[in-house]
Amino acid sequence: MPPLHRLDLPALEREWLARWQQDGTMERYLHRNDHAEERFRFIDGPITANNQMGVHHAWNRALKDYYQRYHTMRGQRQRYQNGFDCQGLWVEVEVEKEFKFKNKHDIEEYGIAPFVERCKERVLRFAGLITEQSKRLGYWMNWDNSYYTMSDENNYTIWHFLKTCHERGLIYKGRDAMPWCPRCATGISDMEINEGRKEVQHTSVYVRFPLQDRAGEYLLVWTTTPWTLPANVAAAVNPDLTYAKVAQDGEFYYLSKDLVPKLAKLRGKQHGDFQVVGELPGADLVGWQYTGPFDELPAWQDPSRDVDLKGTRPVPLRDPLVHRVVPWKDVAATEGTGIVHIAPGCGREDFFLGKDEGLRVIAPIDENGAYIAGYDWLTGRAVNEGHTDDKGHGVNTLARAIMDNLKAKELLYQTESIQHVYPHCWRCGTELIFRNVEEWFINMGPKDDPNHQGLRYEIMAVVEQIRWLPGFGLERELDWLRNMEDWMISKKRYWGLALPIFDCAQCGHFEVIGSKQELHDRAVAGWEEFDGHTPHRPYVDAVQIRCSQCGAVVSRVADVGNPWLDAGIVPYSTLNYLDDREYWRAWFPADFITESFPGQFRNWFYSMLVMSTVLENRPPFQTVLGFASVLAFDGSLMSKSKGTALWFAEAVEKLGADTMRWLYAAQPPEQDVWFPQVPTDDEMAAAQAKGVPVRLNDSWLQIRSTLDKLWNVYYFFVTYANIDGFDPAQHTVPPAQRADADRWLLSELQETIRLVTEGLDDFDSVKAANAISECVDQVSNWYIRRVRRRFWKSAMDDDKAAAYLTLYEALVTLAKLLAPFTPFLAEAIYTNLARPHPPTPSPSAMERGSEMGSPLHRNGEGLGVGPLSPSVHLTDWPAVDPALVNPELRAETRIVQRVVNLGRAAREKAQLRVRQPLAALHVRVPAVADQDRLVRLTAQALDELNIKALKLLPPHSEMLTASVKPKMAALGQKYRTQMPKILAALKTVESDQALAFAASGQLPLQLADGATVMLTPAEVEVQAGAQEGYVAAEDRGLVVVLDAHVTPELAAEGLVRDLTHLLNALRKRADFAIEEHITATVVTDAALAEIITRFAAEVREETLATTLTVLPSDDGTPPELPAGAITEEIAPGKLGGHPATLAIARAPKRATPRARTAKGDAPATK
RNA sequence: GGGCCUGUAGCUCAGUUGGUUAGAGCGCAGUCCUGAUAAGACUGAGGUCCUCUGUUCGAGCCAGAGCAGGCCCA
Repeated sequence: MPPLHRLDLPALEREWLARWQQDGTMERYLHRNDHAEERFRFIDGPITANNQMGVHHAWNRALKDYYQRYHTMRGQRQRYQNGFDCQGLWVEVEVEKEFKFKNKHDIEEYGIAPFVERCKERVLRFAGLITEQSKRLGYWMNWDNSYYTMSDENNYTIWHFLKTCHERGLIYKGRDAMPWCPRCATGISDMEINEGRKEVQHTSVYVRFPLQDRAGEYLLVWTTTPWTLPANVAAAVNPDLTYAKVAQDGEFYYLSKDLVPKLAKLRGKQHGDFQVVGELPGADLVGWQYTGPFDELPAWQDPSRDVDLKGTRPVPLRDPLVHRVVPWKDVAATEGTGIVHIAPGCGREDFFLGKDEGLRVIAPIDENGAYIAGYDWLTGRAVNEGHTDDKGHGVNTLARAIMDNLKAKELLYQTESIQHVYPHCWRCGTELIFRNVEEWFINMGPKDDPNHQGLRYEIMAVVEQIRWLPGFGLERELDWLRNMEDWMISKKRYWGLALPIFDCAQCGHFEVIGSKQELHDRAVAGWEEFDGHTPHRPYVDAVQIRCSQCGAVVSRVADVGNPWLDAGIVPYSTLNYLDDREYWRAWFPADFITESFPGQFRNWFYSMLVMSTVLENRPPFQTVLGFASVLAFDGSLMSKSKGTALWFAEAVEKLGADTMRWLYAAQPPEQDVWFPQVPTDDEMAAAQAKGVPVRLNDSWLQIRSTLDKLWNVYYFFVTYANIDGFDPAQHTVPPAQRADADRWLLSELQETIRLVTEGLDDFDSVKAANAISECVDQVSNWYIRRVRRRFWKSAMDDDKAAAYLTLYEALVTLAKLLAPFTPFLAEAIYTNLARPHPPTPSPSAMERGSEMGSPLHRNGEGLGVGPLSPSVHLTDWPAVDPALVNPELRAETRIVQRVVNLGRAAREKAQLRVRQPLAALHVRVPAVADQDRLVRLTAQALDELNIKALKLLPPHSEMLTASVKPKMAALGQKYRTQMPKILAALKTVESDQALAFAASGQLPLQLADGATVMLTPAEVEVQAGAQEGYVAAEDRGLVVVLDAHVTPELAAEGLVRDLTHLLNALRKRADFAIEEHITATVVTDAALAEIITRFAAEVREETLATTLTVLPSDDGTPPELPAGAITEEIAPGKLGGHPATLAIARAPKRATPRARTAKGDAPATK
């Protein structure tokens, strides 16, 4: 049975995407506030236009959309500009994959110009796809005005920034040790490294370094990368560890004391017994000198071949030809020998240590991983030289050669095979090495500067002016800024910002060009070749300028820029900083940005902060909302390479965009979100074959429950409004004349508006979403339960109209509050209820059940819902109407709800189903105010519980016991150490003593030690409980006691209600329309037949039966039933042990649609 | 190795300035309610509040030590 009433979001969304397209709603939305005074300044962090969207992108974009939509409804002017990040290695890598390029050589063979073109094409292709997918998400932006970081203005604004940096002397050429793939001849970024780690087996070596001036004594050193030994310049020890001097074979070794036991295994056959002959702190070793393992190589003998460290923080080299022991606190006592071989040209940590210690930097390897000149027999050999042996094991012949060489020199102590996780190139699988390469940097200034001078501290001052959400973001960014190294802005690649740096090879002077015009003015060659092209390689490379110092002709450095320059400049470039300063001033800084936290502290947030500090010394944004990561349904990381990533396109058609948007709205942004499992393709196909929306799993149902409940409420409203032909414009009932329940709901609605508004003002979508959920829950589970009978009655009097109007106003308001979060659902509900001239829904939509069967036609102004609009997204944000706020009614309803809950609990204990009417409910209410409240709304509680009378219990009722309950905070404050005795004594207080205390306000208490204390109501409270033997339930002093006695008359009424329920259930199963009339027949025993006959009028009314025939049949064999009737045999257990068979059939149509009596709510008394 | 954070029910998490017998949602079991409901209500089972030591009349909360995990940095 395809239920029209089941919410099918994907279908509904497709319908609305088409409609919005047709009537240009988004365009109107984008321009509705064009002339508004107030602005909401949002800057979009550019999405990488390199792939289709994943579900994690939907979180990002949904958050952006919530707040922009909200501020639009608040009437604020916005730019709605989306951004695409276009330049960088990630694009190159994908293009390389497409063309099956293996390395840079392949690219250069193909040609840089066409390669760059392919990169641009790829970016545009995916920008287009992302645009379409974003629209599918319901993300409303000015899609024709997206910015691209590869644009001229973006690149030239970065030039301006770099020139400004240079004018402050911040740009320098330096060196960095970076992971390097010798096969691809390229550096590997940290992020890429994480993708390529795997466990491998290597041969590690233990080498002995002969100490100078200590004949026969050696440092024992361990390394897993023998190829770095020719670049050794130092050995590091931990000054805080204890080292041992070990005697063996007439010689002495130094190593960490903790690692001495390892020698037993390591000595092998080559070495004899050993013994520890002395201990000394690591600090004592520092400064010792030793003979290096490859001192004979020309490279070691000639320091002029060393890496030029010009530009780095200068630390004078000490004794360039000497190897020495240096202190390093990071040396661990758990691995190797506790003495670490240091080669600053071959490792990152080594490099930093070398900088601090003023060590030589010997970089022995070229970009293909082979030794450069000066390494004698090693020159030209690659560090990964080797082959695979018969058993399939990799054999590194270079490592073997080095070991043989060391052995010959009697420096090799031992080798050891180790299994460890080692970085590999994620593209080609080659083991990575560390290379020292020349790069360009922005100087961030010293760390730990006591005077807080330098760019680093300027940025930190800017950061503190920003509101970080969640709060830990501020500390995290500051932490990064305190510890960051200088910013490396260059990369030796092709597709990216052309760094406008001209480095004179002749005199060493370099210049930074700040604009296209300046480049034009300075150009001495190559302008014609460049003119007409974007500032990208290779064309911009052709332009040459004259060195202002020596007059030589200089080319641009070949490097491209770090891609975070591209994104970081956006608050300037996209706001026309260079061309239209007025415009920039109007839109800068951003009020709000939001991006995923992981990474952005040192990426986008960081680059914006650096650039804005240098250019204007101002925060580029005032509030930043960070959010965490999207994990798979089981909490594991979603990974593209493992195939566990979930594409947006697939998820959105299975779940609906609004489902995802609601998930993210209610998700605390600082916590990772577990994205539940989406239906499989098979499930989708099966559902489609049956013509029903696919069944989502429980996790999704839970997430979606608010939307489903709202939809059901909406469906309820529309169903009856259509039966009644209800038109909200035709009725006016002032709130004061409406029933309590109506006025209560209107008050709840105001509270909801207040909370949602506060939440969105505060960038707290969770608070907003929770307030909406709470309200929907109250409408669905309280309001409608309370008032449904008013919709059932036949006459359209003021009472019925008031219920309609109240529910109508609630739905329209909720639709507006939901509009920023679930734009599709909100639009569907709003337009059907409130749009002045709704278009007819397309037949396909009606078939799929995405749309209500008959839209409500409305004309004129809405009542209590503001001016009507063709789209909820063009309406104004609802405002709280103080006249409708009613805290007293709220409190009244709350106490009723508490009593109802207790009444249900008591019924559960007594096994008395709710359909069984009971005579009385006795209630003890602790607070007098609450008692009055309950009395006023007694009818609601009784109706809900199906009980005929509510009786208030006096404190001394025989149904109650009184007990005393200590107020710990007050008592403890006063009596301290006497507390255990007092608590013990309080437990012995009897009910009548408690009642006496309640009357007198004084509780004398005899303690175990004979002392007496006098306790007061401030220290002890009296609480009522139920006397044993009564069916009762209690909660914080509120007690309800059921009169559980079921008289024959009550039992009969209960049976009648059961029968009514069964008949109605049968109607529903038989698919009878709600307003359809039936003829009913009941076959049952004589006893039940008598009862039904007695209550026949009521049964007929409740089941819309024009006739009710009761046929007694004691033997259970039914007499002849009406032909064509739908019959059902009822298990006796369901009707108090009476056997029965029911039969219903459609009755001829009558004029009145529905004729039930309204019970429950009394009319308004005020 | 440094910094930050987290250990509470099967799962995900709340838990106010220290206050009796530690809660919610989901899941599980049972009962009920329902002609809007893929909804809802009630009851129940389920706990060494990571461990130890201390402070206190009283510790999930405070202090110290340890264990385990996460994130960031190196």
